[in-house]
Amino acid sequence: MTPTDPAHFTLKPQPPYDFAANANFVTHYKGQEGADTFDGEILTRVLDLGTNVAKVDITSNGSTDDPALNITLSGQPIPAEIDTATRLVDRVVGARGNPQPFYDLVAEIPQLALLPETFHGLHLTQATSLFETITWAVLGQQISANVAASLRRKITEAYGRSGEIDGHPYALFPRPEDLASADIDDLRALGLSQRKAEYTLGLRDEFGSGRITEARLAAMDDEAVETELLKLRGIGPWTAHWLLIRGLGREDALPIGDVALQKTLGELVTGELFTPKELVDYAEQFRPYRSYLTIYLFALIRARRVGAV
DNA sequence: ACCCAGGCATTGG
DNA sequence: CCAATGCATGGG
Repeated sequence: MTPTDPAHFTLKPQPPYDFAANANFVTHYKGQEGADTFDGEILTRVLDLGTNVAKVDITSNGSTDDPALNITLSGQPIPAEIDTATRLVDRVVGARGNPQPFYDLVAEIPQLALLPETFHGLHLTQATSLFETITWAVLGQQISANVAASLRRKITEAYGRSGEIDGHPYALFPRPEDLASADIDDLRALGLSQRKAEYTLGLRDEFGSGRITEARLAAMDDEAVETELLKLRGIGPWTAHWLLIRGLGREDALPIGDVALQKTLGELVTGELFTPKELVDYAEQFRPYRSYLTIYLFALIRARRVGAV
């Protein structure tokens, strides 16, 4: 291997954009979640570039109204992979999109004013892999976020690739092929239920065989994507909508049936837990930007969980 | 010892 | 067609 030769570049997100708001969201206000770590200044993450992996360090070099990000890539990316890295970083930090139309809708609703105030400049940050996002969502169904994180950590340790770049240890969530040898009992031994083990292996086969690809889903409208995903065992409305937001960056999805959203939005608006129907009905006024409502509520939930708000 | 968590498929009326 | 039920584990 040649000595590490970092590549540097700049990224200009769409304003209004606040780097810390986005970095805190992806790390759940804990400084670390999954592959991402954020120390308050540098967001660090290891990316799967296809042939190689590379570490990326991201810092802010701008303001909310004129945002700029400094990107430093290290590891052994070949030139052709720099483009891939750029595209992935763009997704991870939520460079595209614009929350302003959502702010304009919220401006009419005093009970929700704290959302744009507290998280001003938060965008729709995307995961780098659809398989990871959908598997993570299945693991997280019904159970608390902490339990889901624990399951995710175990499956990463057991099956993901790991290593070190510039002294920085990393562990990547497994790709479908990394799970090739896994069977139901292996996954149950990690703490998954029988059902979740079955769903996970089913998704491994669907994504691993190429029957489902990001390119195919990306070409469909929201409704077609949902229809396609609902055919998969283990995928219901909640998971399909979460994948629309986190996996595909769509702006108008709402994870129906999410008890945390029902509780948090209900408490803000009426002081009481919303039913699933009340959540859906109330969210109507935010079309076609319901993903922002979802994300800003999750930001509040995550920040409150660690006492940051 | 409970009960609930950022759901879902299956079953029984 | 709607309501009820089991699921795994970690934190209240």
